[in-house]
Amino acid sequence: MTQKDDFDLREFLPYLLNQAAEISSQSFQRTYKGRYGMLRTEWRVLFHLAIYERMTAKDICEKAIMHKTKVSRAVQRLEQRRYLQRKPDEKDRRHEWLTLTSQGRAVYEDLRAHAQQHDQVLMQKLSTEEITVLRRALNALSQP
Amino acid sequence: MTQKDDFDLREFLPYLLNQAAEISSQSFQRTYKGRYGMLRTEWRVLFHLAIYERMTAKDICEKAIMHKTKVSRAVQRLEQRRYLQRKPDEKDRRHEWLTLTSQGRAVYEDLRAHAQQHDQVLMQKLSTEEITVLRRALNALSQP
DNA sequence: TATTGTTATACTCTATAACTATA
DNA sequence: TATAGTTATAGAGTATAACAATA
Repeated sequence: MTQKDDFDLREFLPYLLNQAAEISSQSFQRTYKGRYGMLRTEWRVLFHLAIYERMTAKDICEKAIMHKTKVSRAVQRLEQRRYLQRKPDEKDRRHEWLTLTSQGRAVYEDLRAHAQQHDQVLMQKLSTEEITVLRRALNALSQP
Repeated sequence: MTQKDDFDLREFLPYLLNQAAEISSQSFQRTYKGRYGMLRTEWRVLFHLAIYERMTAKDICEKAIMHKTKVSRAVQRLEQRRYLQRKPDEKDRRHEWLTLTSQGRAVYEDLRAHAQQHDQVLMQKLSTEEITVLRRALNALSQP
């Protein structure tokens, strides 16, 4: 199994990014799925609501770069579990203001602790300088 | 929509990695899907066979960090399209040696050119130093 | 018994179009 | 006519167990 072609997959960014993303996400996925039966879209929405406190679905779409159908379904499931409440805007009833319940905030606090701990473990694989550059580069690559 | 909690999602590596991976992969996905109707697992297997010339499914599992069921199905579809050939090992008939057909190699050459061009576009968002550090960091994070 | 590879099945995640209700 | 949000549906991607064939 000797190499014939000099193209190196380990230099192709989409390949590298997907491998790193998948492997780095597994442990945190086990946490939000195992402890709360949540999906990726759901923890993302939960975290946004915890961080910004009060948002419409459209706010979340923009901040989280998520399509409105993803947000709509995530909000529905979070509401069913009593992690958030909806309140229609009085002036424009097309909008609904979303806020976490105390139960939703408790789930967030727990997941945030796990997220931070998980991040610490990941960062142990890297130097301080690598972490800084990595975050900057990933943010740059996330601009479409 | 002011920030209440000081946790910053843009510093959480699994979040950042997934966003960057998803956005960075879209253009290349359009290429392999649009031109050849291929899936992610399929171009990965195709590329491995082009680079290493002759592998068993197990070799691909190890090199590409893919589960054997993914490899099995990707190989099947690549064979249906006549992009690869199978030849059972004479000494141990549990193994099958996989090689690309000339048609498979042609598809690879085309996709590799697109991949390299796509990588160039992505790298324009980054400095030379950032690219070096990014690749190193992503490789480190890809070790489970 | 262990290994290589296949099949079945379910779940997770994403993309798109069509729709409702409000403005 | 435009915007916020929902529903339906399909496709892409992943995970796991059970299986057949060979060693």
